[in-house]
Amino acid sequence: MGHSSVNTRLQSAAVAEPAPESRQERKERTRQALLRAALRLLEKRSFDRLSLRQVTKEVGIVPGAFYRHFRDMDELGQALVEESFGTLRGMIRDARADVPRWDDAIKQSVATLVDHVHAHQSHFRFIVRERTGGSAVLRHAIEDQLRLFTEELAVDMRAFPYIGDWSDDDVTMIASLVVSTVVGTAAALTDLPRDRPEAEAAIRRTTEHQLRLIFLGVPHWRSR
Amino acid sequence: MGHSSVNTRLQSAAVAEPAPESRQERKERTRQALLRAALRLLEKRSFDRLSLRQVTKEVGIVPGAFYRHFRDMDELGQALVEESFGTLRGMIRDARADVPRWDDAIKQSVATLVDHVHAHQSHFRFIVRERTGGSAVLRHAIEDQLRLFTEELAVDMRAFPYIGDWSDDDVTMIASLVVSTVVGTAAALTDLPRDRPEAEAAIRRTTEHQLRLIFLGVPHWRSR
DNA sequence: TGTACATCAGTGAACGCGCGTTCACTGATGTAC
DNA sequence: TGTACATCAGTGAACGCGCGTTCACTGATGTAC
Repeated sequence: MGHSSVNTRLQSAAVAEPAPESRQERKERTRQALLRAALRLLEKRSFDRLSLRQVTKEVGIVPGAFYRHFRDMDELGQALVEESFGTLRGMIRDARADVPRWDDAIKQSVATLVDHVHAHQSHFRFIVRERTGGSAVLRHAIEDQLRLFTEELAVDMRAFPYIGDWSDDDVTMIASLVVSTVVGTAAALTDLPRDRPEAEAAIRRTTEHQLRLIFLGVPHWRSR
Repeated sequence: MGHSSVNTRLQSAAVAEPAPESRQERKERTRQALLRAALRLLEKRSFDRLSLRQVTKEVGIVPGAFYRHFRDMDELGQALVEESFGTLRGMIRDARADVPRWDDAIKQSVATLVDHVHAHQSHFRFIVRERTGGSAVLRHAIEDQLRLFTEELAVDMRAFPYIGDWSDDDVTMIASLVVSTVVGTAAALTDLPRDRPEAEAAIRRTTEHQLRLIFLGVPHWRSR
């Protein structure tokens, strides 16, 4: 008995004309289920220890069916990298949407960061862990995305006081300093025991101060 | 035929009175061989993918013999954490040994860092990778050591101009900013393709600039 | 609208493999007398 | 110094298990006429 026959039975039993899903839509739904299952299991183990069989079992399909959706686990991992950086870019869009005053900009950006890490724990944890993880494919995919991300931040930072006149190298330098600080914060937040608000507040404050210290140096930077 | 009988034969064949190793010394030598083998294999895979059988095979003993030395792989991993942080502390000792002038202190510290990462690639890579790796035991062992290390650096930094007057929290804040910057540098260096001197020089320069920018802010920091 | 055929997501069984762990053993080293 | 016994690092075989991958299959969905 196939999965689809189950679905059909459920559909005919439903009252409210339950959407006549096409084969394509159904396939996409299983693909999404595989990605969700993987992300869920990654809360407990690293990608290295995550097996194809665990993922298919979590979804409720047979191991061989995996190959209808991905060539191997690395391909699934790459899909998760893309998805996770989509989330990260969403965060940047949110952060850009509301930047009112200058001194509070740091506080506000850090708040946005903390909120997003909370709302998308699994994506951030995945990036932080697999950035230095065992799969070279994922490591390099993440490193590439992080480099792109740093460059985008560099472009944004050109608009900041003083920095507009800096050399490209110097702007990239400060952008990557900010990125590595923020990645460190995300790492600390995602490894936090379930709900320790006071530890979280401490991390938030430290990050704010670190960014503030970095930007205090900006007016005094002399590019050589 | 046991390993020790092989050793004995080799010894009696040797000319120069080849050291009458005690049973205890021999055991210690095997333990060290296991650690060396693990570190060597960790250049190619993560600790998560490193199996007890691979390590014993690399050493040339039978899998079961592993248990004469470690309870499980995590215990071997913890020994590697201690060893790796021993290396790190050696680096700090070296760095402290020669700090002549102030402006060059950054350049010189970064040079010491780069040299040590080169000389002890496998230790640094191990720390960087397993800091966010799949084994919670190792992750927390490394996080603890890194926290200790940050506090030691904070004590050192009290001697720096201005910082002497800062609050404990603020000194820890800047120390951890320096540590996370330096960890980022170590990560970049250990993941570098074999011998790319120009990429390495770029990383070195960026790190120097980042630290310089951080310290530029120091005189203007107002603890609140 | 009805029929015959093609497509293909998911099934279920099988495979060989490397894994961690156990256990009775061997034989060199160490110790007591 | 010589002998009898204890220790214990390493052996070798066995175990059950989860793994990735393969393959012929089923039956619902899609398409051509």
